Amino acid sequence: MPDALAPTIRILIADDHPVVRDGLAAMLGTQADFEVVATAADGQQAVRLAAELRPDVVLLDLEMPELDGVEALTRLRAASPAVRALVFTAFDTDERILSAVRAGAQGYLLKGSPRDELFRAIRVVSQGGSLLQPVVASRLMQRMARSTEDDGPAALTGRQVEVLRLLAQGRANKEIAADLVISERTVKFHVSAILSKLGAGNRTEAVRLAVQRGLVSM
Amino acid sequence: MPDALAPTIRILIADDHPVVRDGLAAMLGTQADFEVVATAADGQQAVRLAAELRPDVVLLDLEMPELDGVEALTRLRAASPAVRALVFTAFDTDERILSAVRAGAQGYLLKGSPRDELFRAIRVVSQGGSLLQPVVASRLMQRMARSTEDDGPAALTGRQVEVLRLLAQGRANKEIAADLVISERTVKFHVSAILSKLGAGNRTEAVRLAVQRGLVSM
DNA sequence: CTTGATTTTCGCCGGCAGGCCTATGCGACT
DNA sequence: AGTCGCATAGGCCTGCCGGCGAAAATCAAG
Repeated sequence: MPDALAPTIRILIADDHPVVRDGLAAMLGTQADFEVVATAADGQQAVRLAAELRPDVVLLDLEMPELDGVEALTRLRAASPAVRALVFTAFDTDERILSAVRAGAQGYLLKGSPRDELFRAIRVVSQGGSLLQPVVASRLMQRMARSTEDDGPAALTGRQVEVLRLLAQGRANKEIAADLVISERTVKFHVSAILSKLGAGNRTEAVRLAVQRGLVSM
Repeated sequence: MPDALAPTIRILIADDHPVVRDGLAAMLGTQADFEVVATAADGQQAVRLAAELRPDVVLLDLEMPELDGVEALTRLRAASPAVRALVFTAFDTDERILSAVRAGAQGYLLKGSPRDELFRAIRVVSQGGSLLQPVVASRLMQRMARSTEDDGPAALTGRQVEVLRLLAQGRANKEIAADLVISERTVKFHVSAILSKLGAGNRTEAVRLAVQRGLVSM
């Protein structure tokens, strides 16, 4: 590849696994037009290094210590708008993909993607394009299709999310009421609303759906 | 290192992520006494290649398609007893560690371990030693301490695990009864046993605990 | 200030969940 | 043969869950 057209793509790698960092560095090193300028082990490092080195593309894992991937992505793009982000993660829940794209990711690749796909994605993204894996794209489509406008079906209110979290802990209505300092009857109301919005038949199913959709974690 | 004492350690890598495979290969390639003889993308390949190539050490991820890591490990050690297995995974739930060790793993390392630790582990394991990460070891200790003899507190029977899986789906007793073709009353019996063994106060908490301990997944 | 959405609360009530006691086949181990 | 663990199942009973209808308080927007 001629230098004039492709003056090497400068890449920053952010992943908390040393193996993945080194693996990506080694893998990307085989491509003449790629140059790994730095690696970060957590979100804070990633944001700092991106602002400092101004890479063309940031390869970003979503699961990172210190600073969550989505949060890191938000700050990174705020501080360095020119930098293009390619999320590279093992997770494929709807909500995670959606939040990553909302936070300004140009691409979303799953770990486990073949070499070539990764290389292609980096080149596409560096040139200003955006790329989602077929699997990822279809999930996103489903999501979009389900929402007429913007919020979607699972637009839980703040209070409902609070209740949902305690629900996921396996707490009883009475306990939740005590925790939130509200009446048990109110808790029941919120639980009903949650069941309805998530399309669940009971609290346990609601927790399952919520976890699957990335609304809460365990 | 003298050849007589260390005639290169022959290594087989099994991981479904291309990045991790290449990363490990590249990383291990920097060490003079290591030789990566092959890489496998799933459990079946791993078992086959191990039997064929007789490596000294198998680096094994637990999350793999086609054949689960633990299952692969069991078959691998049955077919090739001389091969020593080093589990290298992102998961750190008690049950997974325990089942891996039970299946015959000589070592258990978490992805995210620094280079040197991985190198050291491979050398130790290849020489017949066994090695657990401090984090992993302490978890295992807790587990052992909790069990007077061998089975532990959460020794669920086969039927109970079946019920637990459906429980985790959010199914009602009546539905579970229909699924398993038994009476609702019997389902209640199993659920009670599960609650008691897991130390849960209700089914939702049981699911949470089960997921946390790696007994079931979502 | 009025309108409308959200959050909070109440009572009533049918149904499911889960504890307790008991009992019967079945296979494994002694 | 006896024993032990497991799966199955019944009845009884308390309490929690979740749906239905109604309404007051809060707050952002018109």
